[in-house]
Amino acid sequence: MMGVKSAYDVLYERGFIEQVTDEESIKDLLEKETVTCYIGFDPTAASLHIGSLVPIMSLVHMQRCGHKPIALVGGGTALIGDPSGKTEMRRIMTRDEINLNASAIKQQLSQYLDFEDGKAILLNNADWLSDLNYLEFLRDIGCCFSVNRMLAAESCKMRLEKGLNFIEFNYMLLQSYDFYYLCRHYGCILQMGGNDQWGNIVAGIDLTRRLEEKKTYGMTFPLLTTAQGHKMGKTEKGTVWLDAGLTSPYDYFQYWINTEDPDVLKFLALFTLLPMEEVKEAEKLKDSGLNMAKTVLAFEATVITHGQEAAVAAWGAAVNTFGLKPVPFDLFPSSSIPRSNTVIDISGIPTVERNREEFAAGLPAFELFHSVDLCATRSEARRLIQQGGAYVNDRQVGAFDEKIGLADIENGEIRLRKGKKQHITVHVS
RNA sequence: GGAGGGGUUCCCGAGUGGUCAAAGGGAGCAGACUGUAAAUCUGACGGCUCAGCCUACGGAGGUUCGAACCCUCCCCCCUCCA
Repeated sequence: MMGVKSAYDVLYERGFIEQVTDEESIKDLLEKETVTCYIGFDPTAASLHIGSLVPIMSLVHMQRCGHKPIALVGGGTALIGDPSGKTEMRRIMTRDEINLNASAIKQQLSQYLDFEDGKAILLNNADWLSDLNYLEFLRDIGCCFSVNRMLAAESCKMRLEKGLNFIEFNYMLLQSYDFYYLCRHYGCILQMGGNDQWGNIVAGIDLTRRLEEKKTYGMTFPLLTTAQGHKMGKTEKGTVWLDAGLTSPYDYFQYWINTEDPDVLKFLALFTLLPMEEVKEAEKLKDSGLNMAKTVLAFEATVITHGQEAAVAAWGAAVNTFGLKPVPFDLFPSSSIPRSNTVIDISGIPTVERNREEFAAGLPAFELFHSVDLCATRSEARRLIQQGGAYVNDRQVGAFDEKIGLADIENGEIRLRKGKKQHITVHVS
């Protein structure tokens, strides 16, 4: 029996930690005290996406280890826009847009964190930033910042080449102020974030020390890219959102199961809650055997975001269309993935509803593929069919205008496929 | 405010009066090979009522038989100077 792991150990062994400001002290604190920590989330969209999952999971681990996470929705800072790590300024958003997004994101975060009884806190920095008085802010806060140092910051450099305007340049002060505010009012002493936030975090620590004479800490996470060098959470279809309405659980599952080989272990550690001992076991898998680890990764990740039921449905759909091998009981024993393929729920396959009349006269295949959203345009559908990538009930479509009619309906449905991976079932009633 | 440089299809980036839906690369799509991986190779890659037509080269006008390319005005970005 090994000793109880501290939050630091957990985060460290799972690959969350890129940099920390004072390793020894942080380790110590996380072992001995209940630490209040915070991470900011930008409400620049109505949903968070996979890119925010590392921070979210870090808070989950903090909470599981008995610490108190603050999830801060940046309703105020989003009005400004963080220049860190970006090559150009982003669109200035309206207050209404941001408020709308902020409340959606609040909702979403409760999926991962337990906000009951103050075990975690959800805040919006618009609540205190909106009321700041410019002159006072400049005098009290602005004086603590050295422009020389800000310009030297790595996060600034990229923008210095392309241009950086004053509004964005101010972002660091606001984020620093957040940290100070949270420290003062909520006893928050640790700020975490992606590694591109290092500059902002360190600035916040400095500010808090000056204003509160309190020592605070910072921790950053690696900025993940896939082994291919792609940003996490971006695919052909665009961003992989955490919202089921934006990215279906099935697509979410598919995103994870398509993980590249070299990323599997890393992702299991970061994006599932499986014990590390089990994750390490997966090292022994190789070649196609890795696919089982990918299945478990996809399943567990989907459970965390969409719940067990949706995960089972997505898994069932995958089993049905790709013939997954069952995962043996001794592999990832902690996983709740179904271990047998005998009873599968295939409700996870994306479907669309259609009326029988539409098929009475026969519908040209390219129109069907387009109307069902498998192809963005009719031209694309023609191209797809002409290149032999379109299938109706597993039969390759020969001509782009081949008529799909009543004869193609099997058990009340028509199965459409684009290439190898994209399936849609048309329910005809 | 002054001087200069620039805005091209999803992105980067060539083109500088017709043969330009616009080179090249990347991304994404399909095919082959595979393990729903990677790498590699092949093909297509603005839209449509698809051998034709329509829309596109920051915006609005103009010159011309004809403009992404020339002229005018406007907008935006960058650099240097103030």
